[in-house]
Amino acid sequence: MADRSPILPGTLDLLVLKTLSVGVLHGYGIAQHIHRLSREALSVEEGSLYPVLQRMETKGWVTSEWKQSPTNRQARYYRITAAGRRQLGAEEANFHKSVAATTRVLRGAES
Amino acid sequence: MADRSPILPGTLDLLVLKTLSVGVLHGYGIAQHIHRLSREALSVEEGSLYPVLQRMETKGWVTSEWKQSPTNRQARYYRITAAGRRQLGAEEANFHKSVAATTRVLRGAES
DNA sequence: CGCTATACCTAGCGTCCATATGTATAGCCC
DNA sequence: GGGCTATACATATGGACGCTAGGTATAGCG
Repeated sequence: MADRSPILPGTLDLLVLKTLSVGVLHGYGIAQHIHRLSREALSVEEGSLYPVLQRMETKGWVTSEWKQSPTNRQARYYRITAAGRRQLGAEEANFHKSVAATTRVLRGAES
Repeated sequence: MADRSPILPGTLDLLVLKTLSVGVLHGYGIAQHIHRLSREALSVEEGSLYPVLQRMETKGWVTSEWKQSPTNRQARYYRITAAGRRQLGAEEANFHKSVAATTRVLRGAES
């Protein structure tokens, strides 16, 4: 039953950091951004997103601040840090490298 | 160690099935094939490989048979089944779709 | 006043892969 | 014949990760 395609395991940090590299957003907005940019292919579940945002704050990759949202509700806005940008760069490079390697196997280079 | 880059989580089944779609191989040979085709970028650990082969046999995606290897040792050779090929097709399509979606987010289509 | 969309949070669970370890044999070199 | 490496299989343990399922709360709308 696993064939609804959620995000690729291991790429959630990457997607979130990339989203925050564009601007300051709250959690709900991050999920929407990823959903929209992926043309509805990727859905970030809230039960995955909020814990990951907390982990990233603990690691110093993002900072957060409560603010009023455009819809007049309190929301926690996240901002990426310098360390977060370094992490983003490393994860992005690694992702492309791993995808390329996997693709080589799938193409069956030899034969 | 020089190429310390694990496989993308969730792609191990896919890599193994793809490898077996080319021919009958034993576990050790599967790991070597993936390592070589990926140009040493991907290393399949034995502690990951053997359990996954057992799981795939339980699911009916592969069958196995003890045989003599070219080096005169007993080895368990794996053969992909029709169900395994269907699974391979589904996982391969899903992988490409997910990578494309993730790449769209990373390219940051909007500003 | 109920409904929907927005917004955040946590507990619990299953899946997945790596680490570490153990077993065993073939072939080679000295 | 003793040691070494490569080949070959197996499991136990543990951590990381993301999803399911639930809960809380408010703004805006009809």
